[in-house]
Amino acid sequence: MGNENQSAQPTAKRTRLAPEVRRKQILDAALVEFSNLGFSAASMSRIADRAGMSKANVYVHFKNKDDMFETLLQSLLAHSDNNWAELQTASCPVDFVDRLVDSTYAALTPEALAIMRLLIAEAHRVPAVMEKWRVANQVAQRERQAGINRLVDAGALKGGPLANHIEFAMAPLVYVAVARMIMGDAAEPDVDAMKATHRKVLHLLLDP
Amino acid sequence: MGNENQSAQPTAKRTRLAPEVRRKQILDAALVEFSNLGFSAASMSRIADRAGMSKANVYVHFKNKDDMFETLLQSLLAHSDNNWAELQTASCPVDFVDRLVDSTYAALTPEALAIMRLLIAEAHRVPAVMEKWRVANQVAQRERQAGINRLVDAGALKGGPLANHIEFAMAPLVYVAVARMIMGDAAEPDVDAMKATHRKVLHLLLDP
Amino acid sequence: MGNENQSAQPTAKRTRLAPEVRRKQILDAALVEFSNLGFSAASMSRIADRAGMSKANVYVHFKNKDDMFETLLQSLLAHSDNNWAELQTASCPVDFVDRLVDSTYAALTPEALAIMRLLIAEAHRVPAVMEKWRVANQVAQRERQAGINRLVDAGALKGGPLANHIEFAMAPLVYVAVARMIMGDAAEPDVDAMKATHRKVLHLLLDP
Amino acid sequence: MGNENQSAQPTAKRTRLAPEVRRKQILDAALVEFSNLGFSAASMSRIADRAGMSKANVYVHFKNKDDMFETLLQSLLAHSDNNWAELQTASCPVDFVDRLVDSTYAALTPEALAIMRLLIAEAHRVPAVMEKWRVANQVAQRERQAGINRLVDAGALKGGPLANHIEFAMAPLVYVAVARMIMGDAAEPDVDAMKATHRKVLHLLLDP
DNA sequence: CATGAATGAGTGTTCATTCAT
DNA sequence: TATGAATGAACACTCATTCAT
Repeated sequence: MGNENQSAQPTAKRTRLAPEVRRKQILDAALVEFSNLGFSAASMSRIADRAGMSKANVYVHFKNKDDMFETLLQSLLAHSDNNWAELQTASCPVDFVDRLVDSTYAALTPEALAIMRLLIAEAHRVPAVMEKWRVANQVAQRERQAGINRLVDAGALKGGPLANHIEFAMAPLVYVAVARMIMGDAAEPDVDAMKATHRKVLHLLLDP
Repeated sequence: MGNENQSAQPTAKRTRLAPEVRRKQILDAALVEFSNLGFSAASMSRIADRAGMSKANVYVHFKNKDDMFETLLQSLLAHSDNNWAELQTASCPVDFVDRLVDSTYAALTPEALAIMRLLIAEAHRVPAVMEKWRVANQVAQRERQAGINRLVDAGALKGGPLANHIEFAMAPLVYVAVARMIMGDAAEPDVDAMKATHRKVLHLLLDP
Repeated sequence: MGNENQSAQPTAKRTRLAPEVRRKQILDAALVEFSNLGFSAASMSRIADRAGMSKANVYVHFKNKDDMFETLLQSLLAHSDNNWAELQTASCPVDFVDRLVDSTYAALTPEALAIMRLLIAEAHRVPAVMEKWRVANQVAQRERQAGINRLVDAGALKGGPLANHIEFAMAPLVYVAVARMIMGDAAEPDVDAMKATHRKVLHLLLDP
Repeated sequence: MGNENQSAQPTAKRTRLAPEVRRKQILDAALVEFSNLGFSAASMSRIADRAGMSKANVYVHFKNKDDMFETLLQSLLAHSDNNWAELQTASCPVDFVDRLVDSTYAALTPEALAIMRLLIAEAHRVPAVMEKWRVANQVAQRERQAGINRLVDAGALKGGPLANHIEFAMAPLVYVAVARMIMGDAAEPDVDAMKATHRKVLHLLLDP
């Protein structure tokens, strides 16, 4: 829609752009291709086509397919407290659980799921990236936990095993994500039931 | 000629076997190949080699790569109350939660994880298989839930949202599985913590 | 002429032939391609075309370009007491030198030169082949030397440094070969002069 | 971007130099590349890298790869009474043969051999250059021959077919060069034998 | 049932070269 | 003069699949 790529105008040959622009174009195309098809089935030709440039130019900006994939995952994971399992512990004390549940389940968009799928399928290709992400995640988790602890101390939440391990309290999100990845729309009834129970259990164990 | 095939048996050419035997050989080989490499990176040649027969003979028994993959997943999922999320609700009343936790976490072997990964990555290729499996799973879940209900009625377990939705109660298993798929061995500390909290919460909410 | 390769009949698809036949066809094509262009500039596609088969089929019969090249050189050198520096010490005692000179210079055909050039340019790619050939050549040289020694003992040739080292006596052949490789037809006057002097010197030092 | 260039100087961008300097830099790099890899396998990118400038700048100074190669050979052959078969007929009368033999065999350095190999493999690409060189060589040969003739007239050397055709007398050098090109170090025993016989024969036929 | 031979369509990657600045 | 960005054409090689036996 907004982008005029594909095969519209056969004119305008050899448009010269800044490397960051080209890299962005390529990574955008790569995201679509990789998350649709996985690493192996993705094709450098198709990525170049989608990015609206010659295959050879792709190789000017990325050393090879692996390099491109690594860069892509790197950048996806860098901007993703939101994309995957965003347990953003917002401020307000009342309705905390409801807001938590709603926002986290809303984050499971098709795009986020596609990226999670890619991660699961191909993480082994980019161990360095994953390790970096793991460490970053650990830090984020600690911060989230600290936020929860503060709420507990303030009497806004009840203490207990769930409050002590907020990552565990949100684990059903992963179940739901995987259910959708595997079952698609057919998972929705299951997902709704899960979400309802999740809300109920969190209220039960966290509401003061 | 130029390529060396068959590493194992240099003798025994053109052994004629029953179709079911051959199909079994092929599917065994296919399981290894697909779960190691995913659908696209898997190679029919390598599968044939591993199965100890010619590529052409593979095509006598399976129409094509997709057909083979579908058949494989079909058969994997048919024998898999065990393979994936086996929440076998054994009989004994005492220590129920401990047994449940230990047996389900023990089921997350590397092989089971490889198959789960395959499922997540490639389920979209075989929607018919997945639908069938979903229905079968629904039945199995109802049975498990009925088992739990009976235990609750018998006073062996406490009622409540978790007992009413045992699938939800086991959702953290999926989190653990995914963590291992993505992080490999680096996930173990997280996994241990998860398992411990899981046990604690189940005791808290299910022990009478 | 005799072979109907190239692009004559678009019919007759999938002709199935014995592997030795195909390998022969490929090596014939490869000889032309490699000796015309050298290893790097030679193209597998063109070799396949010239051999009248698909590129993929070439790879059924040879593992890769290097394998093909090695096989080609191997087979060329195996049948080449004639091709390169054939110092066949024929039987007759009279006119020995004249026959020797004429036959060896006649062996420097354009084809033989093309192969020599290939050898010089690309020998480093196939050290194993070259070592094998070196050993075989050593044996052949000893036999030739023994033949000469017998002639000397029989009084048919005069002894001396040349008779003791017949390889050296024929070294000017290599000069002539290289001159032709570098200068082409323009080398002919030089070649004629060389040949004449060569004959003169051999008569001078070998005739009894 | 994706590719790392320039291993040496990370600084000093866009240094502007006189054309002759740049051409020299390029030809130096080209000599290494071409004599290591031959014409086809040589890469303009690598030459540019080695010359410490951009690929595009190479094309400012040379029309294309062929042009560059032609220029390179031109310049190599221009300064090469030394490089290839330098039969420098030094002045002193005594030990003439020994000096001749030693100096000419010493000239067969690995570098000289690499250039000879290049010449043999790729001479056909630059017929004009070769023709020019041939003519120049003819002149040089005549001069060498005249020098020999003077020595003969002075009684410092014996007359005869070898003295009349000094080019022929040095032909075994080419044999030795080719042997080394093909066999590498394994040629050394052969080379030593050749050199010894060569010396012996020259003494025999030239010493007065 | 079983196979070796064969292929068209594709893969990722590199090349010599040109354009815009 | 000098360069980074860009490209069409080619590269060696592999793939899933089919045919002839």
